[in-house]
Amino acid sequence: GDTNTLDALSQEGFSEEPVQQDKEAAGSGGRGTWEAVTAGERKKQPGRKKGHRKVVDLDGDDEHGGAICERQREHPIHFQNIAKERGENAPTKVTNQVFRYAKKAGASYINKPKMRHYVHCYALHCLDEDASNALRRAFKERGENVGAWRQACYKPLVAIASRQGWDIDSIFNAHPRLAIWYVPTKLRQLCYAERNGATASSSVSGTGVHLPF
Amino acid sequence: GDTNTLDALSQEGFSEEPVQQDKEAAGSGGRGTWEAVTAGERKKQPGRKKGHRKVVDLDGDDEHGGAICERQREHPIHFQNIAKERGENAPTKVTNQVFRYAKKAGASYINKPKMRHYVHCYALHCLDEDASNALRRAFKERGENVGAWRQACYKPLVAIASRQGWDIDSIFNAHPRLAIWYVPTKLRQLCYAERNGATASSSVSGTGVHLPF
DNA sequence: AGAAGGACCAGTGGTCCGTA
DNA sequence: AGAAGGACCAGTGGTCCGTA
Repeated sequence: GDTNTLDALSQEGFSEEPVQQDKEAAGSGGRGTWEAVTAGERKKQPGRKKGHRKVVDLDGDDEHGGAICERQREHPIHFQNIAKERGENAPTKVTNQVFRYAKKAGASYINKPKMRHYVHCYALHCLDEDASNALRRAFKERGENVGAWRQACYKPLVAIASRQGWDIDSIFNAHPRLAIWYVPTKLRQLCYAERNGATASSSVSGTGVHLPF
Repeated sequence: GDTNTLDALSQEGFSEEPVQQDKEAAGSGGRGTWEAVTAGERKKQPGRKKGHRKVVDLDGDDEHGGAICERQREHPIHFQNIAKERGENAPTKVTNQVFRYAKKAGASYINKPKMRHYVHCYALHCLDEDASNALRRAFKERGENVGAWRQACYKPLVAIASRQGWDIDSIFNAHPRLAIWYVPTKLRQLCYAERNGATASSSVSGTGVHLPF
């Protein structure tokens, strides 16, 4: 059961080029979807330090279709099955329990604060892959840093929400891979502010230079 | 907003013959569904102490169709709307937040441990009203106490679950009034034990005298 | 600049158990 | 016998912030 759970987690993009023992622990040879969004196809960096695995950067190109491994799964979290078979309440989201389980099973590259930091970037990739790629490319070409790109991912998500009645929870839950993630607090707040007509462009914009006048 | 929430709560059967100030606070003149199950139509008891409001007893008859007030509501918890309008995560269940809110709004007869104690009795009423009434009548006629009846409510619920693939969560969530309640731990465990072929009749039975041999 | 993640915190679900 | 409910507890979601 362990490998399947970790497989599911890595599918969701927890890892980017895991070192070999992690790969084996995770039972996955493919690149996760998340990774594909946020990091793209990495250039070979032979001299790279082993212990320092970046999850995210802008430094890649956008062609990675063949590299994405999206194996079919019955459920987004294999954990659900384990819990259900035990007669316990089955989690529908990535909970503390899931993180703890992943860690215990040897997926040392997984941790909660790190993943939460990029959930909205992953959401954009799931909901509009083209927009996600275009945004990353644009920021890269402008020489922006990762933080600016990360910040900019909110805006198109808010636009998507506005087209779908502002129900960001339903939007997340309707997507099979996104449904397991909690809606980030900041994204929820931005949707609320924008719906209520706030001139929130400065807080949503990627660069922070678009003042509301 | 306050009155609607409490209205919804009292509809779900939190109160049985609330004293007048509670009634006003709750904004409800009707009897809740829950109450209808567990207490039936109460006999008049003029000398009854005011401060001592029983939520449950077996001492009533089963004819109460006209007395049940099941007003239509868009959502099981009005709280959901409040939260959603504020851009917050909307609770789908009766959470601590809901209990706190109810208390603050003056529904002093509501508290978490008390309600949790009888959730499964309410569930039986929602899922099979006839069976619920029959069970209560039978226990009353045999002169059983409330505890024995309460215990006996598990068995028919487990039987319902067995007919529906043992998915007690789905059974709860599919019922509009039951969906707001967490599945009680003990009910979940009993379903699990029964599904796995345990001779669990002694723990499920109402009287505790049916030993497994 | 910003990745990685230990660690803390307020508030949760769950229910025990002393009271009346 | 058993109702009512204060109060506690382990584990949650959330994220800050010291480290490298």
